[in-house]
Amino acid sequence: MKIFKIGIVDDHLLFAEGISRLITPEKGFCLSFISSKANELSELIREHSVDILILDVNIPPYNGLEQIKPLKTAFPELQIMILTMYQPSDLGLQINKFEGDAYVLKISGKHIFEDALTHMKKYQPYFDPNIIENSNEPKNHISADRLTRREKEIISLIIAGKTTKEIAAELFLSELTIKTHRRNISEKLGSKGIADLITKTSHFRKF
Amino acid sequence: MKIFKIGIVDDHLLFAEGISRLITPEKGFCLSFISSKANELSELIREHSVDILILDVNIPPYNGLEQIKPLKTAFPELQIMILTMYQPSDLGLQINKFEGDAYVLKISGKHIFEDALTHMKKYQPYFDPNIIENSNEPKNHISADRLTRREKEIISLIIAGKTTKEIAAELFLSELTIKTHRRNISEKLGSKGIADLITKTSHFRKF
DNA sequence: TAAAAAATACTCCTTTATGAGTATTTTTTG
DNA sequence: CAAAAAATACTCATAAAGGAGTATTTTTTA
Repeated sequence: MKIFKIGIVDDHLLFAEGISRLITPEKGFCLSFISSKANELSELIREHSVDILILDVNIPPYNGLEQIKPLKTAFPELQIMILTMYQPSDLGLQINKFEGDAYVLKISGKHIFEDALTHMKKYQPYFDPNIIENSNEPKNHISADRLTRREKEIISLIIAGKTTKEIAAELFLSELTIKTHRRNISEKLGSKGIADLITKTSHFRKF
Repeated sequence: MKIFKIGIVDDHLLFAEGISRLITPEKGFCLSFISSKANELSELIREHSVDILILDVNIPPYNGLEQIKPLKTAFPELQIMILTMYQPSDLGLQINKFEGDAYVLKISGKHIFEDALTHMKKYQPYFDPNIIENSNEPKNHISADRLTRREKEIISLIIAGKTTKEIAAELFLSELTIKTHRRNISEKLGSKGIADLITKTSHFRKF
């Protein structure tokens, strides 16, 4: 029986070390590495010839979701589990556009985590039953899809407590441009006000 | 040798289940219970005659730090470890005013977690070496101390995305009163703007 | 119970954010 | 390379938040 080698990347090291204890050799899994940083991730995967990568989404300096595609390209055999405290909708993610292989919430119990691994062993995708698919009806002409690079950059500055004026100065843009970006961001996320926007996007911190 | 019974309370069930595997009988600990809710916590502690309680700080519907004192009163022998992703300063906590027995960060590794437990077994307080004590100089005439009940209530509403007007309506108060509270909150936390306020207080969500 | 802290409410004024509409240029991608 | 998406920038207008000062009542607590 093939043993699936697992790598865990999570900035909460204690969490990573904790769930690593849920990985049991009896079921055909083994732990290859734990990392609390997303730097040099490709090297780690190559070195350990990892089969399954468990990835948090808010690991500085990158956003986990954005790493799925390049990692999949570099390692076509690699399966990726997103393990996060955020609902997909919080991340502006429609699960039908999810590029990973499993999506698990940290509020879920170990049975769900184990289910996810079992599915991955069979190369089947897995979605946490606790995921709330809020029927975010795409009401706008603007695609309710993922945010653009620039938009995410601006979100991170808003979250950092910067005002429109400060952001404009920092990016050498007109305040009016930033206003437009803010409006587009709010429309895409369906947020009303800074507070709402932040709770929906706090994972973009520390870009 | 006395076996220390440990209870874990964390809304991230998977985290709780993970670290529970780091609790080793060989070192004189055993797991009594895991709960992802803070309701009826006293009952759980009594039933399981818990010696050490591991508590996250953002467990709905209460804030963990506020539960320390009443729990200590009800169970004088109980030792409490705060295990959180937040720096004490993020919580408006000066560690010299900390009422628990250990404070551990989730970014730390299992060795620190185990160190903390070892200290607790000897009834010694323990503080995570990764805690950053930022010399938050209390610059205001308003005590830079912890926030009042009302202030926290209002923060949770601000974070929920409610406007001053909505908060006033909900609490049957004048908008002007809410404005004053907002100002006092910002002064105490030294925050400039909603965004900054939220990043400093996001743990008050879901009161 | 007297002093301190908290909660309440007001004024006046400034800055910032939101909402809707439009339009041009640049970049990405099929 | 042409179409689509993204990034840029503008107007006009309203709503909300921030900043400083003051003051009364209620509740805690030393």
